[in-house]
Amino acid sequence: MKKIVVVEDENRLRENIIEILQMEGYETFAASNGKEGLHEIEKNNPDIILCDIKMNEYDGYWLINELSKSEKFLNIPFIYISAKVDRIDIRNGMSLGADDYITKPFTRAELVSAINIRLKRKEDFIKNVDDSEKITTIVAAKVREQIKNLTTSEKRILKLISENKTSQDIAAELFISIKTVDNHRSNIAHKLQIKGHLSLLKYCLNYNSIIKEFEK
Amino acid sequence: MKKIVVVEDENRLRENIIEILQMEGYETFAASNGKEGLHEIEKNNPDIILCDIKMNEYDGYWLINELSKSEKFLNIPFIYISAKVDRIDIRNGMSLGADDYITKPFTRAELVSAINIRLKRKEDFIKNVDDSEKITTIVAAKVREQIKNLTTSEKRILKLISENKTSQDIAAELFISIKTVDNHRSNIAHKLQIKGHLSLLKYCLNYNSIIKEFEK
DNA sequence: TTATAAATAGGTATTAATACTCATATACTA
DNA sequence: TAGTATATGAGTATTAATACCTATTTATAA
Repeated sequence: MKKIVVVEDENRLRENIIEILQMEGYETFAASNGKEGLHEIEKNNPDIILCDIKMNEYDGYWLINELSKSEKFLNIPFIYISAKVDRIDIRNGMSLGADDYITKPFTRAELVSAINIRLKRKEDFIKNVDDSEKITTIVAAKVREQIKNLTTSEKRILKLISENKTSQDIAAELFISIKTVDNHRSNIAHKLQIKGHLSLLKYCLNYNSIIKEFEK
Repeated sequence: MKKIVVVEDENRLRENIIEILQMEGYETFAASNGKEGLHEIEKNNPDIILCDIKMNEYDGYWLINELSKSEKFLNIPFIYISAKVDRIDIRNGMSLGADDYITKPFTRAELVSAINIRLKRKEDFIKNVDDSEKITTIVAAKVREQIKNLTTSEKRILKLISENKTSQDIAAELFISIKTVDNHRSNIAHKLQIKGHLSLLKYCLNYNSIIKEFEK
C-alpha cells in the first residue's frame, strides 16, 4: 500500500484530497503546515509527497528546503499544489527540486493521474538517478545552510548582488556608503568560505535561484 | 478536435504514438525530425507538441530553440520524450521551456494522461500567463540569436567563461596567450552589444543555461 | 554591567576584467 | 589579386571587486 503525505493548510481541501486518495487505495498522512509535514515524512517514509506551496507558516518552500538537507528524502517525488496559476511559484518550485505541480482547482482525475505518473517514474528513476544529480541537490542544501547563517543586512546585500547590482548600485539603493557594502561583501565571503577575485560575484550569479528563495 | 504534432525519428515508436493518439480522438501530424516538425507546427497550429529530444538531425533542442524565436508558439504545450531516464536532458529540456516530459518506454496510459493534463493546463494558463514570462522567453531567443553569430573561437571562450573560468584558466586550457583570450572577450562583448565593467562575465553567468546549449 | 554581534564607515593595496589601439599570419571570397 | 574575416598577440589605462586593516555606534545577551 503506497503512502502519501498531504501537506495543505486549507482544511476543506486537505480533507477532500485525503478522501480521494483513500478511495484510490493509498495510505494517507495529513499535515496542515510544513513542520507537521516534515514530521509525518520522517515518521512514515512516504512514497510521495503532496504539498501546498503557500501556507501561513512553514510553507512549501520551507519544506522542500528542509528535505533537501538530507539524502534520505531525495528520492521521494514531491508534487506541489499552487494556489492559483502562478507561474513564478511554479518555476521556483520546480527549480527547487519539486517533481511536478498541480494547480487549484483540480479534478479528481488530474490529482490521481499526477500521482500515479510520478509513482511510476519514481520506480524508473530509482535505478537510474546518477550521482551528479544528487550532488547538485546536496550542494544546493549546503548553499541554503550557509546563506541562512548570514545577518539580515548580509542577506539583503547578497540578494542585490545576485540581481546583477554593483556595490555602487547597492549603496545608492540602501542609502549607505560603498565602503559599508564592500565590508559586508568581505564578511559574506568569509562566512560562505569563498575567497579570490570575483568569487563572491560568481557565487551570487551561480546560485542566483537559490538566493532568490530567501525573503526580501 | 485537438491537434498534436509528433516529432520522433524512430519510425516504429512514432507510428505507435500516432496510432494511440488517433484512437484517443486526436488529429495527428507526424514528423521525423525537428525541421519537419517545425513545418508541421507552422502549417497546422497544433494544440500540443510531442517531441523526442535526441534525434539524428534537427533534434528537440533545435526545435525548442526555433519555436522560442516567435511569440506565436509560446502557448503551445511542449512535451518531450527522452530516450532513457536521462536527468541531464530532462533538466535541460525543462529549463529551455518544455512543459513536461515522458521517458521511454512509456505506457499508453502514461502518454495519454500526460497529454490530457497539459491540454487542461493550457486552458487554465492561456488567461493567466503573464508578460514577464513571455519576455523571458523572448530574451532567451535574442540571446541565442546573438551567440549564433559568434565565431568558433568566440563561442568556445564564451562557454568557458560561463563555466566560471578566468582568462588565465582559458588561456592555459587552449594553449593561447591571455591577451588573445582578452581580445576575444572584447570582440564578444561588442557582438553581444554589451559594455562596462564585468558585463561580459555577468552575461555569461546569467545566460549560462542558454550558452550551454551550444555545441562544444 | 560587561561582553558580543551587527551595522556602519574609512584607508590602502591587489587583482581580474574591460576598453582601446595596433600588428601579423592565414584562409576564404569576390 | 585584392579584400575581408578570423585567430593570434601586445601595450597601456581604467574600473570594480576583493583582502586586510582599524574604528564607532547600537542593541542584545551573559
